[in-house]
Amino acid sequence: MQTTMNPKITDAEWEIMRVIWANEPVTSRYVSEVLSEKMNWKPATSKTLLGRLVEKKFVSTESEGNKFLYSAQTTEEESIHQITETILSQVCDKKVGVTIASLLSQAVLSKEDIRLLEEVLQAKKVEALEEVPCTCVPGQCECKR
Amino acid sequence: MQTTMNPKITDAEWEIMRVIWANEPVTSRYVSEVLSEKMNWKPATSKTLLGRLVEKKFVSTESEGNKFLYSAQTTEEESIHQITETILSQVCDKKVGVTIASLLSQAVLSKEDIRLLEEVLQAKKVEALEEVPCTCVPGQCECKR
DNA sequence: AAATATCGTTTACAAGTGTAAACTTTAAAT
DNA sequence: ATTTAAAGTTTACACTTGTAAACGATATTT
Repeated sequence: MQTTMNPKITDAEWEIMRVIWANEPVTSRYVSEVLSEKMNWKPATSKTLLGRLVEKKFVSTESEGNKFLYSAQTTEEESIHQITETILSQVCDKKVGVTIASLLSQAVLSKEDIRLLEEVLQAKKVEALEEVPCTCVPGQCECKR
Repeated sequence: MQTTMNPKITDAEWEIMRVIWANEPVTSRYVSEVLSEKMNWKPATSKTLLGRLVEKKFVSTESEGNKFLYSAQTTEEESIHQITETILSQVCDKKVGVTIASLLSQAVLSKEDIRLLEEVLQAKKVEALEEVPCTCVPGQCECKR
């Protein structure tokens, strides 16, 4: 809306970012090749998206001679954190637990993943509350009733 | 794009859905009141959004005399499932574990939540793989290298 | 040097979103 | 019965997103 809005990585842009994250720094040609395969995008599409990502400052360029090399200005972790944060902000704080539980059940995990998760969970235990307070506006969850 | 595209609940629409889920069935007036508070929306905005949700079949109406009562056609759980699924599809399968771990660390949880999570995790253990196979297109993750 | 391929930039354009005013019909208040 | 208020519907409008062609500047090939 305003001038000072923090932009988001859109779905299509996310496809581009993944190629960058995995191969940084990359040429537009490489990005283009990977995604013409997966997404059936014409080179022009990858170019547009790359351009937008540069505008949004999620990607930077360094000119290598006459061409460009593209690099990410955010890590994949940070970006994933962004989206997960968005999700968590969309449900009542009280429901965050079950939400993660549902996410968990739908995931395919390795033994190593489980180990990691158990560890994190163990750490969480220390700071676990008796009850998570609801911070919803009245009318947007069942808590206040 | 086409006629047979499954629509998504947008951010603004999500605000509406939460009010519906929490108070089903509701009048547009009630929705409007809740969100004029939280979002500073004019009644017209809530009306438009409600209309779009009905179009998209996420909300149904039953006329109560002359006015309408709005009800959800999807549960909150299903809808949350949708978004989480989207997230998981945006990272390499191998990274789903760490992604959830990160989500977990950023959450505020209750002891009861932890208990539930531990339980789910325990169940997951049974079907845990030695290694999660990567299904990414070459070029979109670091696995193939 | 001329022809051609390539890269980045500009322009395009329909559909989706956020936000809301205007209008129409119907109900409630006087 | 009129006036007024409220609910739903239509129209609006700028910005974003997905998808790409057209164009201009280089670089590469012949």
